[in-house]
This record gives sequence, C-alpha cells and structure tokens, in this order.
Amino acid sequence: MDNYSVKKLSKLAGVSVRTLHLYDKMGLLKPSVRTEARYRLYGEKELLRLQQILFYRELDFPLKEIGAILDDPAFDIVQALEGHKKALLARRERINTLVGTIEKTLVTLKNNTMLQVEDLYEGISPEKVQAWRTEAMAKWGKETVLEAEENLRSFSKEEMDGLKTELNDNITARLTALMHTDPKGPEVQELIARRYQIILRLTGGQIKMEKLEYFRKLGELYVEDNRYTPVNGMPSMELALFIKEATDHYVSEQKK
Amino acid sequence: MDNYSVKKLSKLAGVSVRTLHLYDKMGLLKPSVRTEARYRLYGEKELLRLQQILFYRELDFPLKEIGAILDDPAFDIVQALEGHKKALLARRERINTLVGTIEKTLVTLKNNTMLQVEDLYEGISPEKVQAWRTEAMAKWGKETVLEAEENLRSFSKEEMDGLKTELNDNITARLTALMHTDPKGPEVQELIARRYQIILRLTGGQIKMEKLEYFRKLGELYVEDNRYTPVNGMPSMELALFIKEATDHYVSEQKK
DNA sequence: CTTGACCCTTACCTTACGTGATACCCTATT
DNA sequence: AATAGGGTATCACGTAAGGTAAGGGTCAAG
Repeated sequence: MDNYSVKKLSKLAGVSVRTLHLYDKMGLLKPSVRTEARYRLYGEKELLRLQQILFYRELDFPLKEIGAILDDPAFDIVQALEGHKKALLARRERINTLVGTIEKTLVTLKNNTMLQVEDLYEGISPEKVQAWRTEAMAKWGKETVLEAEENLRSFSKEEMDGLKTELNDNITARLTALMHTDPKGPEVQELIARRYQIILRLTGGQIKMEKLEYFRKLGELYVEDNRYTPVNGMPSMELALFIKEATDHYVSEQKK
Repeated sequence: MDNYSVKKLSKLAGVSVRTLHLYDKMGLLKPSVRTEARYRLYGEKELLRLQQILFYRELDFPLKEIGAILDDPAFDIVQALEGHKKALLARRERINTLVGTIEKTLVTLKNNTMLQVEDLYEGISPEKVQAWRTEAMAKWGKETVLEAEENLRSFSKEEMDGLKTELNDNITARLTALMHTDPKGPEVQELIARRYQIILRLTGGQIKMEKLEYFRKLGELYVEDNRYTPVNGMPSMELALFIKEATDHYVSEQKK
C-alpha cells in the first residue's frame, strides 16, 4: 500500500509533479500518507481517482467541477455530461462562425489584391500593357475599358485563375483537337457554349439563355472563320473587350 | 477631434473601461491626448483602430498578435488568417473528439443504469417481480432467467424503450386491427416477422433467417391461437423467456 | 460650494499549471 | 563518515484578458 511517490505517480499517470502538488493543495487528490519528512505517498485508490480526474480533465471540465463530480455521490453525471456536451457544441458553432468570417475576409483580401490594375495583365510587360490600354481606349472608348477593368477586379484571383485555366488549357485544347476530326459535332457545340459561358462570367454578364444561344451561333461563325484561336492565352482584359464587341454586335442585331 | 472619453468610447465600441485601460498600458491602443488631469481622450483614428482590434479579437487572436498585425505594415495578414484558420479547425476537431467521447460515455452510463435488475421490470411492483422471478426460475431454471437478464442488461435504456414501444404501440396495435379485417394477408405476415425480429434482438439472438422463417410460421400459429396478445405490455424479462420457450421448441423440432 | 458622475492608479483575483529558487531528505559509493 | 546524486518540500512569480474593488482626484450643474 501507499507505494507511489509523487514522481512515480506522475510518470504513471503522465502528469507533472507540479500538477500533483496543485491537486493536493486544492483538495482534489490528497496523498494517502505523508511521511514525517512531509513526502507525499499515494496508494492504488489515489491512482484510480487520478485516472478519473484525468478523464474529466480530458473533456475540458474545470477542476472544481471534477472535484464536485467525484466527491458528491449524488452528483448527476449524466446531466453534467450533457450540459458539457451542449457547451462544446456551442463552442464548435462559434468556431464555425469564426472560420466563415476568416474565409470571407480572405476572399475580400484577395479581391483587394486584384484591385491593382497590373494584376489584370499579369505576365505582360508594363510598356505593352500601357500601349495596349491606350489603343483599346481609342478603339472602344475610355469608359468601356475602365468599366471592363472594374468588373474584372471584383473577381478573386483564385476564381479568375480557375476560369482562365479552364478556358485555355481544357476547352481550347480540346476544341483545337476536334477541329481536325469532327468540326461540326455536338461536342464542339458544347465546348463553344461553355467557352462563352465563362467569358460571360468574366465580363460580368448575367448568363441569359437567349444571349448564350446567340453566342453559340456566333461561336460557330468564329469557328468557321478559325477565329476561336485568339482566346488561347488572351489576357483577362482582352477577353472582356472581346466579348463586349460581340455583345454590342448582338444588341445592334436585336434593334434591327 | 479627440472627442471620446474612456466611457464614451467604451460604450461606442461595446467594451469595458478596464479594457481600454489595459489596451493603453500594453500599447495596443493609446489615447491621442492625455489632459493635464491624465484623462484619456481618443479621436476618430483611435476609434477606427479599436474596431480593427475588436475584429481580430472576435476571431480569437491574442492581443499581442493583434498589435503585431496592426503595427507592422509588412505583416502578412493572409498568412496569419490562414494559420489561424488551421488552428481553429484543429480546435474544432478536438471538440468533435470530445463530443464523441462524451456520447460514448453517456451510452455506457445509461447501460450501467440498466444494470439494476429492477429496471428490467419497470412499472411492476417489487413483490410481483420477486414472485414472478421465483416462478420463472422454477419453470425454466435459475440459469435461464439469469442469462436472459444478463442479456437484457447489455441494452441501453433508450434502445430497449424504442424497441418495446415499437412492439407495443405500433405492431401489436396494427396487428390487432388487421385481425378483424385481413387476418391472413401479407401485412400480417410482415408484422409478425418484425415482431419476432425485435424479440430476437431483445433476447440477444442473432437474427438468422432460418430462425426468422420458423418464427414466422410459429407466429402464425400463435395468431391462430390468438396468443399474440400477451406481447402487449409484457415486461422485458417476460419477453425474453417467452422467446426462449419458442427457441427451445424450435431446437427440439430440428432434432427430430 | 456641494453633489453626483466621471476619471485616475494600484493591486488582488481568476485557470491550470510552468518555471525557478532555496532548502531538506534519502541512498549509494568512496 | 563524508559526499554526490537525485528526489522532495514550500514559496512565489508569470501566463491571458480582463473583473472587481479600494482610495482618491476632476468636472460640470445646481
């Protein structure tokens, strides 16, 4: 009996000596014996009690409550556990909210990164960009260019990269391949439709089916003219203006 | 400028005065002016900074880190947020584990509650229980009764209550109703089969199809004998022995 | 001039220990 | 028997983010 010194018990249970001192002082776990030199000695009963303490501690119960649970035999453990579970679920909910807030914040921050106009023309040299913007403004009007840029900036970098990748890597590649095998087949139609869907997203247009239908036909024309190629590697801005041109064309068609 | 006293600012931002004192002392939010009487006065800029502090505080950032974020313009906020998100997800995982442990513990505790033999005979007066157990032991043997009780105790109260409720409220009621309209119909067969399935669970038997098939036939006999009624309101133990009788009957049938 | 509202600083309390500092105890080896 | 080593004791400070209280100064209105 009373075999365990503080160190032995602490090793056995995986706690620090300091913890045992603390539990002793606060009355949570008293040694069964104190030697005349005031050494603490614990027995099997204390080891068992320590295990129980650690169980509830693992569940994040405060030590005071653990004492209450263990010392009061009338304590309603089930109720305590259920209450504690409720608290934990609330904490989990709060964490979910926090994670949501962080994610939203991250999106906003990444959007803000896009607010640099330069980001719209990544990979293009600044002189070229400047020349190209000037030319585009002369061609379509300053407002048009600014508007298109404004729209593109509302994207997160991630989303835009995803769309551009799909456009360049997947769609155009398959389109090019199919042009040699089945240029009039249904898959070509699908790809062209998808391409315009993406372009519409990038240019801020709502996807309206009539427009989509129109662009599908327009796409066929483009394909016949072999004009689908410029989409490959197009910078974002060029895409925006490319589709604006088509939209204007569409609008003037409707007016007739 | 510098319109806000500690109290005004604290009300405006929803924090305590003590918090403002603390933030001042730790250099997180210094008042823009101190009057000659050492009163703290804050301006709009400080209000704004406080808002930012509170934003990060809401996300459970430690105040020291908030200071670093706000004071170092080169601080990588995105990385900080992503790291923090990871930490939050880890905490959520831990909470999930804890909740799981609690739920398991609750099941165990409820099982232990069932360990009281009295719980097997809820609603029956103790004298009746004693008399009935004695009689049952004489009829089927002491071991049989103890075995049946042992088996029933491994159930959680919840599950057993669920099964008994289904048995008493749903099955027997519908069975009784159907006996007057379509006593040989397929639904009656289904209900009888389900009834024996439940009884088998309660008596610890694995549900083997051959047995089930046998009991279905046996059930028909019972129905014809109008003996299905005793199931209604039967205490758990009686159910266990009721089915034991049938099982023994089945075994002796097989041996022939 | 007083009163009540506001403000200041100092300091102790909270949780569950970690980390010393200082001093005592025990056992084995020299 | 002295000493070295490891074990042990108590005391006390530090942690994060304030709450709470004590004791005293300031300001504007009546």
